[in-house]
Amino acid sequence: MTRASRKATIYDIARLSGASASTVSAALGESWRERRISEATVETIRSIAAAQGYSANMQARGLRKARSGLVGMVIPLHDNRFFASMSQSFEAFARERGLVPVIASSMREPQEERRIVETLITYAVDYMFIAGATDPDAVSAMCNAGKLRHIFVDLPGRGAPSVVSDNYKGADDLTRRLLTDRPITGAACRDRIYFIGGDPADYASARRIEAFRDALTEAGSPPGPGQVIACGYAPRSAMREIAALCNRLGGLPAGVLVNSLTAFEGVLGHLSSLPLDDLRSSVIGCYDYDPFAAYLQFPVHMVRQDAHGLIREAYRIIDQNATDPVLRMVEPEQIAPRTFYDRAFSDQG
Amino acid sequence: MTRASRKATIYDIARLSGASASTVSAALGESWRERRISEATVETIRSIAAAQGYSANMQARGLRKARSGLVGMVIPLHDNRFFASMSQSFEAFARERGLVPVIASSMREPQEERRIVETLITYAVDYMFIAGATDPDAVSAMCNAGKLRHIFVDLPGRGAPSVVSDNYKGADDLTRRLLTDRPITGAACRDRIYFIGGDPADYASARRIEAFRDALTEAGSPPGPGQVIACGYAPRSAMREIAALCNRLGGLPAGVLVNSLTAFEGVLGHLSSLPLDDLRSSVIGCYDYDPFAAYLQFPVHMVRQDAHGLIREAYRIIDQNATDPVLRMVEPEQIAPRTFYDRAFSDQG
DNA sequence: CCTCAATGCTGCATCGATTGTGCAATCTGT
DNA sequence: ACAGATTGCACAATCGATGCAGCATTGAGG
Repeated sequence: MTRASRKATIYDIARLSGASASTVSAALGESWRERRISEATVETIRSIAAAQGYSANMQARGLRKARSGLVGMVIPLHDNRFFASMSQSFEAFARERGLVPVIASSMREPQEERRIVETLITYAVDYMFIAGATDPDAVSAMCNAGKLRHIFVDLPGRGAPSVVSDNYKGADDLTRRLLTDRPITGAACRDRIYFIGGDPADYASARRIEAFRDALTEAGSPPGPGQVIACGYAPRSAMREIAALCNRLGGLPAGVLVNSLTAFEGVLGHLSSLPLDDLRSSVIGCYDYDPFAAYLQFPVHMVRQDAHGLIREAYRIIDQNATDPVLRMVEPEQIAPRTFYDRAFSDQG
Repeated sequence: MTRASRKATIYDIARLSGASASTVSAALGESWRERRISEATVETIRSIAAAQGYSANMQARGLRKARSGLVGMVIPLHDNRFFASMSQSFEAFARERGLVPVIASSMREPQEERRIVETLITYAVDYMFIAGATDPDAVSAMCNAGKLRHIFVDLPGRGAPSVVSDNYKGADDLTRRLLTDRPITGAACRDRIYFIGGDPADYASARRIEAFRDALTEAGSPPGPGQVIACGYAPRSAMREIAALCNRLGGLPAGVLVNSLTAFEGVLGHLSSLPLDDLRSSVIGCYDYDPFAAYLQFPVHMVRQDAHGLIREAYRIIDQNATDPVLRMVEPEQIAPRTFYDRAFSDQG
């Protein structure tokens, strides 16, 4: 920098190199060839820019080009294995494309969701990934009003392309595995498998509940009232509900399908207070995978969603510049109890 | 929007309201009082703006005001409980202040680290949080060159304020708990406690190793060569190392202190292949907490770092506009085996 | 009636980069 | 040697918001 007070601009470089600002701009960018700037000039300008520690002002560039180089993503929360994996992949693919990822968490609150989308629109984000919206159509409407291209991930939207995990298949397979592991022996409540956790208003949960009901029905024992306990995602409420259930039934049911890792944290909080023998007579499944949850004192059947695959497909769609509301499914993976899943993508920590 | 083609600007609002662009700008912002715009005019302009769905262009505003309203944070990776918690808190505090958080992961690569800092400087980020840099001084230098105020979190930097977890105390307490749980009985290798995982070049790991050595020395059995196995954070390498160790010793050592959750994933991958009785004769500790890891088939002593506290303190320091390289310590918390930690801050999933 | 101050607003330059247009200078072909 | 093409660059407008300086208008005081 010539003056230590401010960052160097193209005008500084222009003055130092004797060229004009437009020549500097072209020389530092990609357009110098088509603007017929000689290679010698480009070299000179670039070396001066490097010496001055020049770096472009993205605000100015963005203002002029009406693009920001930012990609936004809304997720429910960071502190969750599945969404954290999505963030990691989202960022990796963004960088591959020279974009800067901006990830915001809505805490599943519709109000936050709207604020985030509005905010990102004011920053002229080039593209928006919506993973976990309580009201996809409203979000689509806002994005359209702001001329913001967007894509839904992990839940379908009517107004834009969507890439979702095959929740029905995942839950269907998981339920069947639980049934196989411990076939339903009688009609008593204790002999049944319970579904716990999640929010029926949430797309993913709804699909899983649907699959759960269908699988049980097909197995000859359609779920009774109270057999699906969608008590949200908070560990605390899951713990309360499983305790109440055990109390009601006079013990653990034949099986439990827990709908999320956070709910499972709560369920575990209760289960760990029970004698181990009780646990061994029950079969436990959890939608979503955690390497530690795979090695508890009792076996746990898990489902690993392909966060990386979801994001990969989403980027593939936007690379094709598609805007039709297509729906792309990505298969989750069943993980047998006591299985060490070696994470291929992000293996640091 | 008057024309559906573009977003409304202050000029559109000016035209529609009959006022000038500068009046519109003042009316929509905070400065209308000191610029003596009448309340009636403000009301008119605001209602028109609302009707047009106007929202400010942050690129233009940022260009003019030389501020962006963005706060950046570099973390090693998203897909990690500790850093994900930091992200969550970082975002919450940012929003409280009306700032937009931009979180980037470096994958612990110095090169990525630099790229990220440079990129965020070009976006005129107002403040930068550095959590996990391989070379803090280099980052400080870059930030200073770009006139970017910054703060170090989870590792100290010489060039700016720092807020770090008390890794020495955390590891000291953990080591003592392991020693108490299973006092060292002899001088044989099998009777020793091993430290596994992490990178000695990493500040946090170095402090923990230091505490581990000191605690053992004070207990009368200074660690021998090969008793500290800093094999990085990858599950795979930790798995390989623990297997090699067990092979070398002819069985599990008296105790293992694992230096991170990801390393613990790998260790667990091996331990789970051993007979349970072997495990029960050993004592296991892990730096960092995971609710599922707390309920494995064998007891695990854990340490929970206060990610929320770290971020809170960091924001407190920048709120005071401090730039001296002060060092603030935040205490981690010891978690006894089989303990259900009810996360107070982020309880969704 | 005239001065001075307060009120309410407008004009214009500015932030830094991009891009369409224009204009010398050099080169090519005849 | 001269029209026409090509090369290499400069000028100026532009993106949207901000804020300084200034200009009418109204009211108060002498």
